[in-house]
Amino acid sequence: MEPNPTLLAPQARTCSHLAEPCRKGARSPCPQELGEDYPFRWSQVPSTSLADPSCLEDEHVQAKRARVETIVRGMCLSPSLQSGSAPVGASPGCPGKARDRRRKQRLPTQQGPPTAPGSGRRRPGVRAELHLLQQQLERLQGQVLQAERGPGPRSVQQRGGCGPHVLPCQGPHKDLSGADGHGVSEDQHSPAQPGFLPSPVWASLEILRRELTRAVSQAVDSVLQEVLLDPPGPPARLGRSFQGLLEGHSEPSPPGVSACKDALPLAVLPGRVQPQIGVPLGNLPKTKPLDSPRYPIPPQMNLRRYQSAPANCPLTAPSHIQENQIASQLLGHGPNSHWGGGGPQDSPSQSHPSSETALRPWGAARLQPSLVSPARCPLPLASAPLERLPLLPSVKMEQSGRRAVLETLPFSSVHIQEGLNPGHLKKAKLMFFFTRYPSSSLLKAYFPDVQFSRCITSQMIKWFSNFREFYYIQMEKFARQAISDGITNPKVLVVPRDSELFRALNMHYNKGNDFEVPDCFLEITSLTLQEFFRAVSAGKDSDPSWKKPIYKIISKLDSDIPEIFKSSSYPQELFRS
DNA sequence: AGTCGGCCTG
DNA sequence: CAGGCCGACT
Repeated sequence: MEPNPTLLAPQARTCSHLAEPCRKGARSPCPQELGEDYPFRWSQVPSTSLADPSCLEDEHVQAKRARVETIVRGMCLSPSLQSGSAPVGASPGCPGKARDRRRKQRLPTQQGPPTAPGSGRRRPGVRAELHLLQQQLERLQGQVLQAERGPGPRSVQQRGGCGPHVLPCQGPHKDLSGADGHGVSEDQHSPAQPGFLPSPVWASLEILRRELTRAVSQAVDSVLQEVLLDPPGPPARLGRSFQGLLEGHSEPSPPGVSACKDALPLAVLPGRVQPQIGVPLGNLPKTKPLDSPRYPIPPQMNLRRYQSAPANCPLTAPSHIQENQIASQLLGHGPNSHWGGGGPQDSPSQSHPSSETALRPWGAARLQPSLVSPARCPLPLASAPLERLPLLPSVKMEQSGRRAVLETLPFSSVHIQEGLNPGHLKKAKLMFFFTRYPSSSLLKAYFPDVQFSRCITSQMIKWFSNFREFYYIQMEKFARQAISDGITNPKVLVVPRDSELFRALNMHYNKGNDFEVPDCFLEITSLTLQEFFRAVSAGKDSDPSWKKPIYKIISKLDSDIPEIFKSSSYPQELFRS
């Protein structure tokens, strides 16, 4: 009855760490193993039982049976669709579709052990329960039949008098059209039966029907809970199962499904009560696209948040919570989100760069304090970069600890890669916004899906070396340009988002603009630019190693990297666009 | 000796 | 972006 938190946790964790499977699973709407294993051939129900000529003599009974069967079928196919008119459940004509869904749902098991023991082992139990369920259903149906046949002829007659020419068509047609919900709605709307049945009989019938529905519902729910909550099953499967159920109505669905979904008894399945908690990453963009407004940037989005976060929220916290934060941030909905998919036009300040800033790439001549307001500048540009130094050791030292915790977590679904892929490169580039000089331990902590070797580590270190190279080249270039433009005060050298320098950097590290460059990076950039400006202005560039002091300063200004980057399921697929 | 950062080159 | 080279550091 009460929501089972342990159900949601592995689901969320698995989904976010299994971005790829979840993404695939997100397209696989509904796990139909129940439907497949159910002894009833639902696809045959309408044609065999309802179209049987011998049944035409008793349309009323047939209609009732059809309703009962419809209820059960709806529940078996998908608890979330039990009252819906979705074509999913009523797709006798589209068995391939259901098969496709099943296939898609099983796809992610490739990530786990190929044997998929959970599924194979659980199936007999499910089948047995479903068999019992069927027997129970048949028993109850028999009781319904008996109860109705007591006053049978009369009711049939009366009913026939009301218009028998309608019903023969209605039954099969109803099922063929996939109107699964009609049975329920008829129950709810109390059709004309009471009019031609003796009230005691009708009352008992009603009770019987309600009991039948309730019993079937409970049985189905217990079976489903057993399936979905089975502990030995890999969490990934569990998550996907739920995802599949949830996907049942997030897929392109006919009108009315959502309404029926809302009518569901929420207590039927614990996990369904809070589907939003476990919404997989791959699925979220559908409902929460990246191009949601991301400006104005929350002023609290700065370095401090990330510096305090690890201490207060270590990885020992429920992973699903973290993953939800990750998902939220990745999708541009976190308070400190850096993700945006809209492109420069999202930013008013970026869309129409002034001619002045276009001419002066550092954009500093505009002297707009608002762009570098103290509230968004935890790092005083000129004087106090070293203020943050005391924070750095703790940040660095925590990496190993986090790494250890990370490794102990049941990330069985994390696919460890031997080599580095373009997604890793992209991630590294984005990480450059926060850290210019990452240690190898930090890299290991933030690439948990990478099997680090000496070669891989040096390759990644080399990446950042190349990033720095480009970065410093740009700094020197624009610093010299500022000097040649006659600028004398380095303090005016700030790098707003509509500057050429920013665009150059953004183009290099954030091609596609699917990440919102953090303010801290702009602050570091401004500082670096000023340092280069000072050095060149002072003629220090005659010294062959004149950049080294600058490097030393910049190397101490690494920021804490947001936790989102630690997700092993770092959603590379979000960048594939 | 091993590692790392920077520079140069392709 | 990677490879080669060099210097600094441990």
